[in-house]
Amino acid sequence: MRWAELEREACSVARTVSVVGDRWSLLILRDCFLRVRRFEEFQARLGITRHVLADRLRKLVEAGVLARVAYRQRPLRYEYRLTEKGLDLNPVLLALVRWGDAHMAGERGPPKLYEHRACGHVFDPVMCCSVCGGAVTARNIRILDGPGAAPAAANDA
Amino acid sequence: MRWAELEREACSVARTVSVVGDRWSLLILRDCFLRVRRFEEFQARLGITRHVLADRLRKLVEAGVLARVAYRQRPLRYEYRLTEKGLDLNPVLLALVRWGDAHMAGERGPPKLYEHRACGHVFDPVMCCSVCGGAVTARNIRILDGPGAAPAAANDA
DNA sequence: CTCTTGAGTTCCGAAACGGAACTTTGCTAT
DNA sequence: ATAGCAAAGTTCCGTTTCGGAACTCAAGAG
Repeated sequence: MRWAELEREACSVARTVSVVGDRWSLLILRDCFLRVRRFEEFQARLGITRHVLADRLRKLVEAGVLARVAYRQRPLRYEYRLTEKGLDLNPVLLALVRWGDAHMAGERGPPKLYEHRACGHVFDPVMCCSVCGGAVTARNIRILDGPGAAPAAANDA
Repeated sequence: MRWAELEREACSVARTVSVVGDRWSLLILRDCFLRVRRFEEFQARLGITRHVLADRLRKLVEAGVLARVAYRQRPLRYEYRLTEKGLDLNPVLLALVRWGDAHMAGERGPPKLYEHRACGHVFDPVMCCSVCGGAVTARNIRILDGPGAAPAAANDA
């Protein structure tokens, strides 16, 4: 299976992975949420090759996750900003952070803390049920076929 | 930067990405949560080459996300099961699903639905604050340096 | 004794990646 | 005026990884 085929699958994980499913895209997005916007700054912070950076930025723009906006005419220069669609990836990044903090942190503790402006406290991001607000874990979920399920079933989720 | 250097960064996203930051690992994990356990079944469902599948399973086992357990002696056969550490990746997968459902779903709707056993309802997974329980979005978070932050600061998150 | 199952390994050509140099446009300091 | 610099890429090349298909190994089944 090739990259391009992924987004055609009847699986939301596969479709999302077709956009952000490589290490560089995820790290670029991490930096976007830290307000990094410019080519040179991504390149310096990430240690990614310019070639690959240009490619990933182009793909993220095509996917509608980032927008390429001119921040200066003459000489014409562009920067990359999260769109609403991109901002919506925040839970994905938070989930990655949470797992890294819990399972891969050094002895010194988590490198970043997150404060919830609404309540003013440093918090852990927790997955909750939109209906009852209770915590959701792997063991208290049941997975059902939805309306967009594959006809005969095969690849899914 | 090479793969191996990622996990040494003072960034929980980078460390997590060093484990699950490629498309196949994420799709394998998706299937794990759907109770797929065997080599042949992964291979058939994913369309991944056997070569790469063997490599990814090995790496996920090394990372402690999956466990390789014999399910039959003579002939000796192994299957792959999520460990506690692996089950803890559930929020990552849910966040990916949620974004795919919201931004990449076909017109027929989401391919899968998730029922919260605790309340019995089909729900959307929402990121919440562990302190106040309120919803967390990109715009109501403030990011602070934590105890494990890089000394002089450079790559972070 | 041949067939089938299951979990891999091997081999090869194609694609993606890492590293470094080069390009382009206009500003800035000499 | 002119040499240097900044920013955002592009080009080139050698290495690594990937996709596809065939092969291996062990044991039970017909």
